[in-house]
Amino acid sequence: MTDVAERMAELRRQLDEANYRYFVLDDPSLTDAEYDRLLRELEQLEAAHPELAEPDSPTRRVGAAPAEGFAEVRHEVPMLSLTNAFEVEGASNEQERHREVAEFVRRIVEATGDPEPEFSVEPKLDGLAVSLRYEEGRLVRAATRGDGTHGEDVTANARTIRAIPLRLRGSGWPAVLEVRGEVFMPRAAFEAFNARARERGERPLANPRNGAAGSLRQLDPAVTAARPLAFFAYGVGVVEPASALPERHSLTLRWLRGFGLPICPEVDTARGLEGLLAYYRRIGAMRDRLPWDIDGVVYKLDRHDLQQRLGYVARAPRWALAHKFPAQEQVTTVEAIEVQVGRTGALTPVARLAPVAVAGVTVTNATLHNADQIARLDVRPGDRVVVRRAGDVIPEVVRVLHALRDPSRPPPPFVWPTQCPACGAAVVRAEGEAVARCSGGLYCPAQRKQALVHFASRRAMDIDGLGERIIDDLVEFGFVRSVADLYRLGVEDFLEMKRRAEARDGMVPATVREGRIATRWAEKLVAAIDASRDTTLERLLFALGILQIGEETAKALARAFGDLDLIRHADAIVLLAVPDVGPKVAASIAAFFAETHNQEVIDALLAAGVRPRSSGRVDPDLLARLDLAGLLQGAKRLGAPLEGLGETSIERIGRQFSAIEALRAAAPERLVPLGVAPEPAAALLALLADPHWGPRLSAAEDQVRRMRERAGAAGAPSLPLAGWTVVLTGTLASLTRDQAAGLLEQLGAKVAGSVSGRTRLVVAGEAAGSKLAKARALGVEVWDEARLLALLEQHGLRP
DNA sequence: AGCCCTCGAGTTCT
DNA sequence: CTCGAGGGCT
Repeated sequence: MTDVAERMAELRRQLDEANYRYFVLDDPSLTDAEYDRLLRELEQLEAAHPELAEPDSPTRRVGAAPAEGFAEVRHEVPMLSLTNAFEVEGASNEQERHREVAEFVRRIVEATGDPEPEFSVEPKLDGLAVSLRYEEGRLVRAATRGDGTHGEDVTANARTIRAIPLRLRGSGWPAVLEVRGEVFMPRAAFEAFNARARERGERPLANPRNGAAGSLRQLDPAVTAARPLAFFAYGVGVVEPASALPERHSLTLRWLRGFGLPICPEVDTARGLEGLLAYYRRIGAMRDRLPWDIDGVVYKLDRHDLQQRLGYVARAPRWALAHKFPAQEQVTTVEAIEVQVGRTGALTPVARLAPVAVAGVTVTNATLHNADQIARLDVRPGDRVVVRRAGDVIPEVVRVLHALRDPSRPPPPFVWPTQCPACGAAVVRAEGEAVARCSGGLYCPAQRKQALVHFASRRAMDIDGLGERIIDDLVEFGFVRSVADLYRLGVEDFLEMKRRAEARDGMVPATVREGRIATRWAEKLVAAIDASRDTTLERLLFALGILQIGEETAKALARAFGDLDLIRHADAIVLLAVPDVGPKVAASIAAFFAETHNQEVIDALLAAGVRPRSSGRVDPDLLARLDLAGLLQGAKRLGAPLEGLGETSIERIGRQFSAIEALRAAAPERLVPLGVAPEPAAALLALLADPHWGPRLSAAEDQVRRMRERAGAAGAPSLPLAGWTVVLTGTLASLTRDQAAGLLEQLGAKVAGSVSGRTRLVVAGEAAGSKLAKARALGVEVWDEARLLALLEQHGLRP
C-alpha cells in the first residue's frame, strides 16, 4: 500500500510539474501522449484506492493557475474538459479496439432510450481553447480556458486574430453570447512562419500548437498580430436570453456560422456507434492532408435536452467524448548512440531506443543523420527524447527533453569516433562535407558487407534470397571476399556456412535435422545467383557500387557507351561527355576503374559467366561531343591549366585542326589568326607537351577513335522521343509506372520525377494530382494513357 | 556567379 | 522520405 501511495504522489508531482511548464511557462516537458498516460495511471490508482485520492489532484482540474501579467477572468459557465477515449492496443476486433466509445454510446442509449442516438461530430483541433464574449454583437472579452473556471483575459491578443469577428454579422444574435472555440495555427502558416524566422536567424516555433498557445499569451499584442493564427468555434457558454439557443448542437454551430464565426468545415452529424466509428476512420484517413493538426475527433450528443438529462461527471460532460488517434509522438530513452558504417564508408550515428510504440509500430532505432544533427539536438546516451515517425514512416528524434536530465549528473556528450568502429581505420571528414567516412575502403568488413548487400539488391543484380543476414555470415566465415566470389558458391558451401552459423549461435543444428529443407534453401540461392548472370549493363554498373553512380547515372553510361569494355577503360575526359556526368562523377568513375583490384573483380565476374547485355552501340551524340574541342573542353573542366582559353576559342581551334597530334606540331603563330591571344595559345601548347596531360589527351583521342570505328558509318536511327523529358503522373490502367518509364526510354525519352520548365510532355493517368496541375500551369503538353499506348503501338512496343 | 532540379545515399519495420 | 551535393541552365 505504501508503494501505491508513493507512486500516486510521484505521479501528482510529475503532472503538476508538467502542467506548470506547459500552462505557465509555455515550455512543455512532456508530450500529450506521455501526459495522458500518467494522468490515466493516476486516475486508475485513485479509482482503485479512493481513500488515497487528494482534493487537489491533477485529475481534478484542467490546468494550472494563470500566470502573472494577465487579468483573471471567471467563467460563469465553466469551460469543460472532455473525457478521452483511446484505441486499445493489441485488440483483436473493432468493437474491442474502441471499447470506450462503445461504452459511451451504450450509456447514452440507456439514458435516452434512443437505440441510434444522433451526434454532432467534429475534428479535435490541436490548439488553445478560448471563450469569446459578445455583448450586443460586439466582442468585449476573450479569455483562455485556464483551469476551466478561471482563465486569463487575452482580449487584446484575440482582437488581432482575423478569424475572430469583432462584430457579429446580421442582427439575430442574442444580447449576450459566449462563443467557445479553438485558436490554432494552420500547418502551412506555421511552415511559412518558421521559414521566415529561420531566414532572419530567429528561433522557429517548436510546433503549430505551441505556436498558437505561445502567441496568444504574448504580453505585446503586436507580436500576436504577426502570428498566423486561426479560430474555429465549437460551442457556447453564456447565452442570454437562453431561449435564443437552437435545440441541437449541430444547429447551434450553423447558427454561429450565421453570425460570421468560423466553423470547422469537417463538422458533421453521425448516428449510433457505427456512425461515430465511420467518422473516426474517415477523418483519420485524411488527417495528414488536413490543413491543420488534429489529435482526434469529438462526439457530442446532438440534442440539448438529452445533454441536460445526461449531466456531468466532475468537470466532464457525460454527453461528449474526445476520441483520440494513436499518438504520433512518444517519449522514450536513448539507451546508446552507435555508429553505423555504410557501403561508401559513410558513418551514420543511430540512437538505440528503449522500445516504444509510435503510431502503431514498435520503434527501437532512429537515425541521427550526422554529427551536426547530434550537436543541434544535443542528444546524449540516457536522455529522454521525443520520437516521431516522420512522414509516418521513418522514426526520428524530434527533440531532447533536457529538463528531465539529472542536473547533478548530466550524461557525457556523445564523442565522435576517430577510428572506424568496424575496422579501426582512421575516420576522415572532408572539409565542408557533412558526412564523416571510414578510410578503410574494401579492407573494412562493414563496407565490404554493405557492398555485397548492394550488389545483390533488387535494383542491382536482383539475387533473390541473398539478404543481409546471409551475407554477414558468408563474409564472417570467409566464404566471400569480393562480389565475384558469390559465383563460385555451391550448395554445399551454403550448408556448411549455415552449420557454422548455427554452431556459433548455439542453436540446435537445424541443417542436420531438416536436411531436405536446408538443401532446398541452398539450391534456391545458388539458382538465384546463377540467374543473375543474365543481366544488363546498367544493372551491373550500378551493382559495382561506384561512388556517385546510382541507377540513373549507370543508365546514362550504359546508353552512351553501350559496352562495358569501353567504360572500364575510359578516361575521365571521355566520361565527361556523357549527359549528367560532370567533373566529380567522371573522376569518381575513373578512380574506381583505376584500382587494379576493381578491374580484377570485373574480370572475375566475366570469367564466372556474368553477361551484361547491352546495345553494343556507341551513342552518336556522345561521339559528336567528343571532337577535338570536346576533348580540350573536358581537360579544362578537369583542371587542366587553360586559363584564358574560352569556349569559343576552343571551338575555333577544334575546327581548324584534325587531331591532337596536328595541334601539337603547330607553331603558336598559327593560333593567333584564330583569335587566340598569345598567352592562352602558349598555355595550350605547353599543356600538350606536359608529361601528364599530353599523353592523356592522346590516349583519350585514341579511345574516341576506336569508338568511332566501332560505331561505323551506319549511324543510329533517331528515336521518336529523343531529347524529350517526360513526366508520368497518376495511375495508368494497363501498365505500371516502371513499365511505362521503360518503354518511354526505349523511344529515346528521359523520364523525370517532377514537372519543371524543362518538361516536354506529361502523361497523366487516373487521379493525377499536383504534377498535372503544374503541367497545365506551365503550358506543358499533356497526354492521356490512350495517346501513349497509340504511340507505343506505332513503334511496335507493347506493355 | 547564382539558382533550380535531379540524383545519390542513407534509413525503419513488417 | 529527407538531406546534401552535383550538374546544367540563365
